[in-house]
Amino acid sequence: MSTPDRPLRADARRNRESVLTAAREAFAESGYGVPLDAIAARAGVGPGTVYRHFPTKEALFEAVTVARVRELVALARAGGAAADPGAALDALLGRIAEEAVAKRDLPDALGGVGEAAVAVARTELHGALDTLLDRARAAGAVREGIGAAELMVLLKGLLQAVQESGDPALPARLLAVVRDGLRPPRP
Amino acid sequence: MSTPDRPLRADARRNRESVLTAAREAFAESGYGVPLDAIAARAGVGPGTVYRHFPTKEALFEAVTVARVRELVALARAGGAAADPGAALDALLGRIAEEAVAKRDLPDALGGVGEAAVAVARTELHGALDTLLDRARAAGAVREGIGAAELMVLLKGLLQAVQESGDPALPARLLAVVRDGLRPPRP
DNA sequence: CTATAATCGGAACGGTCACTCCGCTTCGAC
DNA sequence: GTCGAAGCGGAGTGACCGTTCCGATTATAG
Repeated sequence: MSTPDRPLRADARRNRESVLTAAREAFAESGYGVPLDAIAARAGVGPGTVYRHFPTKEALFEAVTVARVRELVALARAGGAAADPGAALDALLGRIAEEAVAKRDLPDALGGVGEAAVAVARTELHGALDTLLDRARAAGAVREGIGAAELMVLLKGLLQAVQESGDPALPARLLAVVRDGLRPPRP
Repeated sequence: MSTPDRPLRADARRNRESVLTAAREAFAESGYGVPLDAIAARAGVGPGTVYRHFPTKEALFEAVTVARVRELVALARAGGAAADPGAALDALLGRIAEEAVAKRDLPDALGGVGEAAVAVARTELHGALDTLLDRARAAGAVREGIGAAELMVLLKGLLQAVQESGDPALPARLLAVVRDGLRPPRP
Protein backbone atom coordinates (compact mmCIF):
# COMPACT_ATOMS: atom_id res chain seq x y z
CA MET A 1 0.00 0.00 0.00
CA SER A 2 2.90 2.34 0.73
CA THR A 3 5.83 2.77 -1.68
CA PRO A 4 8.01 -0.35 -1.82
CA ASP A 5 8.91 0.60 -5.40
CA ARG A 6 12.57 0.63 -6.18
CA PRO A 7 13.80 4.10 -7.19
CA LEU A 8 13.03 5.21 -10.71
CA ARG A 9 15.61 4.79 -13.38
CA ALA A 10 17.53 7.96 -14.07
CA ASP A 11 16.04 8.62 -17.50
CA ALA A 12 12.60 7.86 -16.18
CA ARG A 13 12.93 10.45 -13.46
CA ARG A 14 14.16 12.97 -16.00
CA ASN A 15 11.21 12.31 -18.27
CA ARG A 16 8.81 12.56 -15.37
CA GLU A 17 10.13 16.02 -14.62
CA SER A 18 9.89 17.08 -18.25
CA VAL A 19 6.30 15.94 -18.37
CA LEU A 20 5.42 17.78 -15.19
CA THR A 21 7.03 20.97 -16.41
CA ALA A 22 5.38 20.74 -19.80
CA ALA A 23 2.05 20.03 -18.15
CA ARG A 24 2.40 22.99 -15.82
CA GLU A 25 3.03 25.31 -18.75
CA ALA A 26 0.41 23.81 -21.03
CA PHE A 27 -2.34 23.78 -18.41
CA ALA A 28 -1.48 27.33 -17.41
CA GLU A 29 -1.74 28.49 -21.00
CA SER A 30 -4.83 26.64 -22.09
CA GLY A 31 -6.54 25.13 -19.07
CA TYR A 32 -7.49 21.51 -18.68
CA GLY A 33 -8.56 21.37 -22.31
CA VAL A 34 -5.08 20.98 -23.84
CA PRO A 35 -4.73 17.68 -25.65
CA LEU A 36 -2.51 15.31 -23.78
CA ASP A 37 -0.52 14.74 -26.95
CA ALA A 38 0.39 18.42 -26.91
CA ILE A 39 1.82 18.06 -23.43
CA ALA A 40 3.75 14.99 -24.48
CA ALA A 41 5.15 16.74 -27.53
CA ARG A 42 6.12 19.75 -25.46
CA ALA A 43 7.95 17.46 -23.07
CA GLY A 44 9.66 15.75 -25.99
CA VAL A 45 8.24 12.32 -25.22
CA GLY A 46 5.52 10.11 -26.64
CA PRO A 47 2.05 9.94 -25.14
CA GLY A 48 2.81 6.44 -23.91
CA THR A 49 5.51 7.83 -21.68
CA VAL A 50 3.08 10.25 -20.08
CA TYR A 51 0.82 7.32 -19.25
CA ARG A 52 3.70 5.40 -17.76
CA HIS A 53 3.97 8.07 -15.10
CA PHE A 54 0.39 9.17 -14.67
CA PRO A 55 -2.53 6.80 -15.03
CA THR A 56 -4.80 9.43 -16.48
CA LYS A 57 -4.84 12.92 -17.87
CA GLU A 58 -6.81 13.94 -14.83
CA ALA A 59 -4.15 12.50 -12.54
CA LEU A 60 -1.52 14.58 -14.31
CA PHE A 61 -3.64 17.66 -13.93
CA GLU A 62 -4.01 16.94 -10.25
CA ALA A 63 -0.28 16.44 -9.80
CA VAL A 64 0.26 19.88 -11.27
CA THR A 65 -2.65 21.59 -9.63
CA VAL A 66 -2.66 20.40 -6.06
CA ALA A 67 0.45 22.43 -5.41
CA ARG A 68 -1.21 25.56 -6.71
CA VAL A 69 -4.32 25.07 -4.63
CA ARG A 70 -2.21 24.41 -1.56
CA GLU A 71 -0.53 27.77 -1.99
CA LEU A 72 -3.92 29.36 -1.75
CA VAL A 73 -4.69 27.22 1.27
CA ALA A 74 -1.55 28.46 2.98
CA LEU A 75 -2.48 32.03 2.19
CA ALA A 76 -6.00 31.56 3.47
CA ARG A 77 -4.75 29.92 6.66
CA ALA A 78 -2.29 32.70 7.29
CA GLY A 79 -5.15 35.11 6.76
CA GLY A 80 -7.36 33.23 9.18
CA ALA A 81 -4.76 33.82 11.88
CA ALA A 82 -3.91 37.39 10.95
CA ALA A 83 -4.71 40.39 13.08
CA ASP A 84 -6.87 42.00 10.43
CA PRO A 85 -8.87 39.29 8.66
CA GLY A 86 -10.52 41.80 6.36
CA ALA A 87 -7.17 42.91 5.00
CA ALA A 88 -6.10 39.29 4.74
CA LEU A 89 -9.13 38.57 2.58
CA ASP A 90 -8.20 41.54 0.41
CA ALA A 91 -4.72 40.14 0.02
CA LEU A 92 -6.01 36.71 -0.91
CA LEU A 93 -8.32 38.09 -3.54
CA GLY A 94 -5.55 40.26 -4.88
CA ARG A 95 -3.31 37.28 -5.21
CA ILE A 96 -6.01 35.37 -7.04
CA ALA A 97 -6.47 38.30 -9.40
CA GLU A 98 -2.78 38.20 -10.24
CA GLU A 99 -2.87 34.50 -10.92
CA ALA A 100 -5.93 34.88 -13.06
CA VAL A 101 -4.07 37.09 -15.48
CA ALA A 102 -1.46 34.50 -16.36
CA LYS A 103 -2.78 31.08 -15.48
CA ARG A 104 -5.77 29.44 -17.06
CA ASP A 105 -5.82 26.35 -14.91
CA LEU A 106 -7.19 27.85 -11.72
CA PRO A 107 -10.86 27.70 -12.66
CA ASP A 108 -10.66 24.00 -13.41
CA ALA A 109 -8.68 23.50 -10.24
CA LEU A 110 -11.29 25.30 -8.14
CA GLY A 111 -14.15 23.21 -9.40
CA GLY A 112 -15.09 20.33 -11.55
CA VAL A 113 -11.95 18.66 -12.77
CA GLY A 114 -10.21 16.29 -10.42
CA GLU A 115 -11.58 13.70 -8.09
CA ALA A 116 -9.14 12.37 -5.58
CA ALA A 117 -6.19 14.58 -4.75
CA VAL A 118 -7.52 17.92 -5.86
CA ALA A 119 -10.74 17.24 -4.02
CA VAL A 120 -8.76 16.92 -0.80
CA ALA A 121 -6.93 20.16 -1.46
CA ARG A 122 -10.19 21.85 -2.31
CA THR A 123 -11.65 20.67 0.98
CA GLU A 124 -8.68 22.16 2.80
CA LEU A 125 -9.15 25.41 0.93
CA HIS A 126 -12.81 25.32 1.82
CA GLY A 127 -12.02 24.94 5.51
CA ALA A 128 -9.34 27.61 5.53
CA LEU A 129 -11.62 30.03 3.69
CA ASP A 130 -14.41 29.34 6.12
CA THR A 131 -12.39 30.33 9.14
CA LEU A 132 -11.00 33.34 7.31
CA LEU A 133 -14.50 34.41 6.33
CA ASP A 134 -15.86 33.75 9.83
CA ARG A 135 -13.24 35.97 11.36
CA ALA A 136 -13.70 38.64 8.73
CA ARG A 137 -17.42 38.54 9.34
CA ALA A 138 -16.90 38.89 13.08
CA ALA A 139 -14.73 41.92 12.33
CA GLY A 140 -17.53 43.45 10.29
CA ALA A 141 -15.70 43.12 6.99
CA VAL A 142 -17.97 40.52 5.40
CA ARG A 143 -21.74 40.15 5.22
CA GLU A 144 -23.88 37.28 6.43
CA GLY A 145 -24.76 34.42 4.13
CA ILE A 146 -21.41 34.15 2.38
CA GLY A 147 -19.36 31.08 3.14
CA ALA A 148 -16.45 29.36 1.49
CA ALA A 149 -18.76 27.53 -0.91
CA GLU A 150 -20.28 30.75 -2.17
CA LEU A 151 -16.93 32.45 -2.51
CA MET A 152 -15.35 29.56 -4.39
CA VAL A 153 -18.22 29.32 -6.83
CA LEU A 154 -18.12 33.03 -7.42
CA LEU A 155 -14.39 33.05 -7.96
CA LYS A 156 -14.46 30.13 -10.32
CA GLY A 157 -17.05 31.70 -12.56
CA LEU A 158 -15.37 35.04 -12.49
CA LEU A 159 -11.97 33.63 -13.39
CA GLN A 160 -13.40 31.68 -16.28
CA ALA A 161 -15.21 34.67 -17.70
CA VAL A 162 -12.32 37.03 -17.17
CA GLN A 163 -9.85 34.77 -18.90
CA GLU A 164 -11.99 34.53 -21.97
CA SER A 165 -12.02 38.29 -22.29
CA GLY A 166 -8.28 38.72 -22.40
CA ASP A 167 -8.17 42.13 -20.74
CA PRO A 168 -5.33 41.96 -18.21
CA ALA A 169 -6.72 44.74 -16.06
CA LEU A 170 -10.19 43.24 -15.85
CA PRO A 171 -9.64 40.75 -13.03
CA ALA A 172 -8.52 43.40 -10.57
CA ARG A 173 -11.44 45.67 -11.43
CA LEU A 174 -14.03 42.94 -11.11
CA LEU A 175 -12.54 41.46 -7.99
CA ALA A 176 -12.75 44.90 -6.44
CA VAL A 177 -16.45 44.86 -7.20
CA VAL A 178 -16.82 41.47 -5.61
CA ARG A 179 -14.76 42.45 -2.62
CA ASP A 180 -16.93 45.48 -1.94
CA GLY A 181 -20.04 43.44 -2.52
CA LEU A 182 -18.95 41.00 0.13
CA ARG A 183 -19.07 43.70 2.79
CA PRO A 184 -22.13 43.99 4.98
CA PRO A 185 -24.90 45.84 3.10
CA ARG A 186 -25.22 49.48 4.00
CA PRO A 187 -28.05 50.28 6.32
CA MET B 1 -29.59 37.88 -52.12
CA SER B 2 -32.94 38.47 -50.45
CA THR B 3 -35.53 35.71 -50.06
CA PRO B 4 -36.88 34.63 -53.44
CA ASP B 5 -37.41 31.14 -51.91
CA ARG B 6 -40.82 29.69 -52.51
CA PRO B 7 -42.67 28.95 -49.26
CA LEU B 8 -41.64 25.84 -47.36
CA ARG B 9 -43.58 22.68 -47.82
CA ALA B 10 -46.03 22.01 -45.01
CA ASP B 11 -44.16 19.09 -43.50
CA ALA B 12 -40.91 20.98 -43.77
CA ARG B 13 -42.31 23.90 -41.83
CA ARG B 14 -43.62 21.51 -39.19
CA ASN B 15 -40.22 19.88 -38.85
CA ARG B 16 -38.52 23.21 -38.64
CA GLU B 17 -40.70 24.13 -35.69
CA SER B 18 -40.07 20.80 -33.99
CA VAL B 19 -36.34 21.29 -34.34
CA LEU B 20 -36.48 24.81 -32.96
CA THR B 21 -38.55 23.71 -29.99
CA ALA B 22 -36.32 20.74 -29.28
CA ALA B 23 -33.26 22.96 -29.57
CA ARG B 24 -34.70 25.52 -27.20
CA GLU B 25 -35.32 22.86 -24.59
CA ALA B 26 -32.07 21.01 -25.09
CA PHE B 27 -29.89 24.13 -25.02
CA ALA B 28 -31.72 25.36 -21.96
CA GLU B 29 -31.10 22.10 -20.15
CA SER B 30 -27.52 21.44 -21.13
CA GLY B 31 -26.07 24.53 -22.74
CA TYR B 32 -24.39 24.66 -26.12
CA GLY B 33 -22.70 21.35 -25.42
CA VAL B 34 -25.63 19.06 -26.24
CA PRO B 35 -24.90 16.82 -29.20
CA LEU B 36 -26.83 17.88 -32.24
CA ASP B 37 -28.01 14.31 -32.66
CA ALA B 38 -29.73 14.60 -29.29
CA ILE B 39 -31.63 17.63 -30.51
CA ALA B 40 -32.61 15.81 -33.68
CA ALA B 41 -33.80 12.77 -31.73
CA ARG B 42 -35.77 14.99 -29.40
CA ALA B 43 -37.44 16.60 -32.38
CA GLY B 44 -38.18 13.19 -33.86
CA VAL B 45 -36.14 13.79 -37.01
CA GLY B 46 -32.78 12.69 -38.33
CA PRO B 47 -29.68 14.86 -38.11
CA GLY B 48 -29.84 15.40 -41.84
CA THR B 49 -33.13 17.19 -41.43
CA VAL B 50 -31.66 19.56 -38.90
CA TYR B 51 -28.97 20.46 -41.40
CA ARG B 52 -31.55 21.02 -44.08
CA HIS B 53 -32.87 23.90 -42.02
CA PHE B 54 -29.78 25.23 -40.31
CA PRO B 55 -26.37 25.20 -41.94
CA THR B 56 -24.54 24.66 -38.69
CA LYS B 57 -25.07 23.77 -35.07
CA GLU B 58 -23.97 27.27 -34.21
CA ALA B 59 -26.59 28.73 -36.54
CA LEU B 60 -29.26 26.72 -34.77
CA PHE B 61 -28.02 27.96 -31.43
CA GLU B 62 -28.16 31.50 -32.69
CA ALA B 63 -31.67 31.08 -34.01
CA VAL B 64 -32.75 29.99 -30.55
CA THR B 65 -30.67 32.43 -28.60
CA VAL B 66 -31.02 35.72 -30.36
CA ALA B 67 -34.60 35.94 -29.17
CA ARG B 68 -33.53 35.45 -25.58
CA VAL B 69 -30.83 38.08 -25.77
CA ARG B 70 -33.24 40.50 -27.37
CA GLU B 71 -35.57 40.16 -24.41
CA LEU B 72 -32.74 41.33 -22.22
CA VAL B 73 -32.05 44.16 -24.63
CA ALA B 74 -35.65 45.29 -24.35
CA LEU B 75 -35.46 45.17 -20.59
CA ALA B 76 -32.22 47.11 -20.53
CA ARG B 77 -33.61 49.74 -22.91
CA ALA B 78 -36.71 50.16 -20.81
CA GLY B 79 -34.45 50.54 -17.80
CA GLY B 80 -32.32 53.14 -19.56
CA ALA B 81 -35.43 55.27 -19.96
CA ALA B 82 -36.88 54.67 -16.51
CA ALA B 83 -37.17 57.30 -13.83
CA ASP B 84 -34.98 55.39 -11.39
CA PRO B 85 -32.16 53.74 -13.31
CA GLY B 86 -30.74 52.16 -10.17
CA ALA B 87 -33.97 50.31 -9.54
CA ALA B 88 -34.14 49.37 -13.21
CA LEU B 89 -30.70 47.83 -12.95
CA ASP B 90 -31.88 45.89 -9.91
CA ALA B 91 -34.85 44.62 -11.87
CA LEU B 92 -32.69 43.56 -14.80
CA LEU B 93 -30.31 41.69 -12.55
CA GLY B 94 -33.20 40.05 -10.77
CA ARG B 95 -34.61 38.87 -14.04
CA ILE B 96 -31.28 37.44 -15.04
CA ALA B 97 -31.06 35.64 -11.71
CA GLU B 98 -34.40 33.99 -12.38
CA GLU B 99 -33.33 32.88 -15.83
CA ALA B 100 -30.11 31.53 -14.47
CA VAL B 101 -31.93 29.02 -12.32
CA ALA B 102 -33.65 27.28 -15.21
CA LYS B 103 -31.73 27.99 -18.40
CA ARG B 104 -28.22 26.90 -19.09
CA ASP B 105 -27.83 28.59 -22.42
CA LEU B 106 -27.47 32.18 -21.27
CA PRO B 107 -23.76 32.03 -20.47
CA ASP B 108 -22.93 30.78 -23.95
CA ALA B 109 -25.27 33.37 -25.39
CA LEU B 110 -23.59 36.20 -23.47
CA GLY B 111 -20.13 35.29 -24.61
CA GLY B 112 -18.15 33.02 -26.83
CA VAL B 113 -20.55 31.00 -28.91
CA GLY B 114 -22.09 32.59 -31.96
CA GLU B 115 -20.56 34.79 -34.57
CA ALA B 116 -23.02 36.54 -36.80
CA ALA B 117 -26.51 36.99 -35.46
CA VAL B 118 -25.84 36.66 -31.77
CA ALA B 119 -22.95 39.04 -32.05
CA VAL B 120 -25.34 41.68 -33.35
CA ALA B 121 -27.75 41.07 -30.50
CA ARG B 122 -24.88 41.19 -28.06
CA THR B 123 -23.81 44.51 -29.44
CA GLU B 124 -27.32 45.84 -28.95
CA LEU B 125 -27.31 44.55 -25.40
CA HIS B 126 -23.97 46.20 -24.90
CA GLY B 127 -25.29 49.53 -26.04
CA ALA B 128 -28.47 49.34 -24.00
CA LEU B 129 -26.53 48.34 -20.91
CA ASP B 130 -24.13 51.21 -21.42
CA THR B 131 -26.83 53.83 -21.36
CA LEU B 132 -28.52 52.14 -18.43
CA LEU B 133 -25.24 52.06 -16.54
CA ASP B 134 -24.43 55.65 -17.47
CA ARG B 135 -27.70 56.86 -16.10
CA ALA B 136 -27.39 54.73 -12.98
CA ARG B 137 -23.91 56.08 -12.46
CA ALA B 138 -25.14 59.63 -12.79
CA ALA B 139 -27.75 58.82 -10.17
CA GLY B 140 -25.06 57.61 -7.80
CA ALA B 141 -26.17 53.98 -7.97
CA VAL B 142 -23.12 52.60 -9.76
CA ARG B 143 -19.40 53.16 -9.33
CA GLU B 144 -16.91 54.42 -11.89
CA GLY B 145 -15.02 52.01 -14.10
CA ILE B 146 -17.88 49.63 -14.76
CA GLY B 147 -19.28 49.57 -18.26
CA ALA B 148 -21.36 47.14 -20.21
CA ALA B 149 -18.33 45.03 -21.06
CA GLU B 150 -17.45 44.60 -17.42
CA LEU B 151 -21.01 43.85 -16.42
CA MET B 152 -21.45 41.25 -19.14
CA VAL B 153 -18.29 39.43 -18.20
CA LEU B 154 -19.29 39.56 -14.57
CA LEU B 155 -22.72 38.19 -15.33
CA LYS B 156 -21.42 35.46 -17.57
CA GLY B 157 -19.08 34.24 -14.88
CA LEU B 158 -21.78 34.41 -12.30
CA LEU B 159 -24.21 32.41 -14.41
CA GLN B 160 -21.65 29.79 -15.24
CA ALA B 161 -20.66 29.37 -11.64
CA VAL B 162 -24.15 29.28 -10.32
CA GLN B 163 -25.36 26.71 -12.79
CA GLU B 164 -22.65 24.24 -11.97
CA SER B 165 -23.52 24.33 -8.31
CA GLY B 166 -27.19 23.49 -8.64
CA ASP B 167 -28.31 25.44 -5.60
CA PRO B 168 -31.45 27.31 -6.68
CA ALA B 169 -31.05 29.99 -4.01
CA LEU B 170 -27.47 30.75 -4.91
CA PRO B 171 -28.05 33.11 -7.85
CA ALA B 172 -30.03 35.56 -5.79
CA ARG B 173 -27.47 35.57 -3.00
CA LEU B 174 -24.52 36.10 -5.31
CA LEU B 175 -26.28 38.68 -7.43
CA ALA B 176 -26.92 40.63 -4.26
CA VAL B 177 -23.20 40.58 -3.64
CA VAL B 178 -22.47 41.77 -7.14
CA ARG B 179 -25.19 44.40 -7.08
CA ASP B 180 -23.84 45.90 -3.88
CA GLY B 181 -20.33 45.68 -5.21
CA LEU B 182 -21.34 47.73 -8.22
CA ARG B 183 -22.29 50.68 -6.04
CA PRO B 184 -19.80 53.46 -5.53
CA PRO B 185 -17.21 52.44 -2.92
CA ARG B 186 -17.82 53.85 0.54
CA PRO B 187 -15.63 56.78 1.46
C1' DC C 1 30.35 -6.82 -21.53
C1' DT C 2 26.05 -9.04 -21.09
C1' DA C 3 21.67 -10.12 -19.63
C1' DT C 4 17.52 -8.47 -18.01
C1' DA C 5 14.05 -5.71 -16.93
C1' DA C 6 12.51 -1.05 -17.02
C1' DT C 7 11.32 2.41 -20.14
C1' DC C 8 10.23 4.49 -24.36
C1' DG C 9 7.74 6.05 -28.67
C1' DG C 10 4.20 6.26 -31.49
C1' DA C 11 0.97 3.60 -34.21
C1' DA C 12 -3.45 2.01 -33.44
C1' DC C 13 -8.06 1.68 -31.00
C1' DG C 14 -12.49 3.21 -29.51
C1' DG C 15 -15.62 6.71 -28.58
C1' DT C 16 -17.73 11.12 -29.49
C1' DC C 17 -19.44 14.54 -32.45
C1' DA C 18 -20.27 17.81 -36.25
C1' DC C 19 -21.45 17.32 -40.72
C1' DT C 20 -22.44 14.98 -45.60
C1' DC C 21 -24.51 11.93 -48.91
C1' DC C 22 -27.95 9.59 -51.23
C1' DG C 23 -31.74 6.31 -51.99
C1' DC C 24 -36.42 6.52 -50.52
C1' DT C 25 -40.69 8.96 -49.17
C1' DT C 26 -44.08 12.43 -49.42
C1' DC C 27 -46.07 16.77 -50.84
C1' DG C 28 -48.76 19.31 -53.91
C1' DA C 29 -49.38 21.53 -58.68
C1' DC C 30 -51.62 20.09 -62.58
C1' DG D 1 -54.25 10.28 -60.18
C1' DT D 2 -49.61 11.45 -61.84
C1' DC D 3 -45.24 13.02 -61.56
C1' DG D 4 -41.42 16.01 -60.60
C1' DA D 5 -39.23 18.08 -57.03
C1' DA D 6 -38.71 19.01 -52.17
C1' DG D 7 -37.76 16.87 -48.14
C1' DC D 8 -36.39 13.09 -45.14
C1' DG D 9 -33.60 9.77 -42.32
C1' DG D 10 -29.84 7.59 -40.91
C1' DA D 11 -25.66 5.33 -42.23
C1' DG D 12 -21.29 7.01 -43.23
C1' DT D 13 -17.06 10.28 -43.01
C1' DG D 14 -13.45 12.71 -41.01
C1' DA D 15 -11.44 14.96 -37.18
C1' DC D 16 -10.18 14.98 -32.49
C1' DC D 17 -8.70 12.94 -28.22
C1' DG D 18 -7.94 9.88 -24.30
C1' DT D 19 -5.92 5.61 -23.69
C1' DT D 20 -3.59 1.07 -24.75
C1' DC D 21 -0.22 -2.02 -26.78
C1' DC D 22 4.00 -3.77 -28.15
C1' DG D 23 8.40 -4.02 -30.60
C1' DA D 24 12.61 -1.35 -30.10
C1' DT D 25 15.75 0.95 -26.96
C1' DT D 26 18.48 1.82 -22.96
C1' DA D 27 19.94 1.88 -18.12
C1' DT D 28 22.07 -0.74 -14.73
C1' DA D 29 23.38 -4.89 -11.77
C1' DG D 30 26.64 -8.49 -11.82
